[in-house]
Amino acid sequence: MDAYEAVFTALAHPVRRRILLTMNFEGGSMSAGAIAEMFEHAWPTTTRHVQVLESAGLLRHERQGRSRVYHIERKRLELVRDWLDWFSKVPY
Amino acid sequence: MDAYEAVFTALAHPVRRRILLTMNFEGGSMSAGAIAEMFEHAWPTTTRHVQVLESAGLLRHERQGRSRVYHIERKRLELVRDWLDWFSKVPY
DNA sequence: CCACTATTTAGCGTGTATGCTAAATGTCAG
DNA sequence: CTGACATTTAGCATACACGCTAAATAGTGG
Repeated sequence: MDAYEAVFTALAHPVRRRILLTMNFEGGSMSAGAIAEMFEHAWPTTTRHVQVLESAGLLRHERQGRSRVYHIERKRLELVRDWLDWFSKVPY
Repeated sequence: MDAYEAVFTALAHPVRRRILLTMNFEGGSMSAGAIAEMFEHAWPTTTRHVQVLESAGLLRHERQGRSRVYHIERKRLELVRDWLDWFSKVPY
């Protein structure tokens, strides 16, 4: 699965977009628990969404004591912008 | 289904992204047949991909004789850029 | 070590996406 | 009007995404 594929697939689900937006708004980092609390979903459901984001390179995580802190990878989102740029360049 | 949902879902499939890129490269318009020829898929498969793009507002079509010509809606792609812009604005 | 907290992994059900083939629709050419 | 062309609609199979619950893992505090 190439990078575009992974990133666009990850962004396709509203829950995953909301995770990114909220994390960004919160400064770029949130614990797994804080992320899970945003939703009425069962925790494992959110865990999987987070994993999709992470394997797309849009998040990474770090252990802090007994909790896991996820960090947003803003650079990775640039991939989307790069893709969009093709449509601004007028073809010849 | 809101606009973001529709657009991001439409962009999630590689075939659909390729349709958009190729149409853009070709100047913004292509007949249904020309689009279908890009792929080894059966025509109806491509037809459905095109419909997903159209119902997301990323394409529109027009009849021209016995063929249908699809046009890319570049403006609609700006929605994605708008969404991405949230990540450039540093939160306070 | 035990109990508790934080979170993931495993495994299952269901609905939707995506591929196919066959049939229908619409348009033009003679 | 008829036949051929261009394309879609209908309907079916299969795979995967996404929800759930139950169990496992990892770290902390006493």
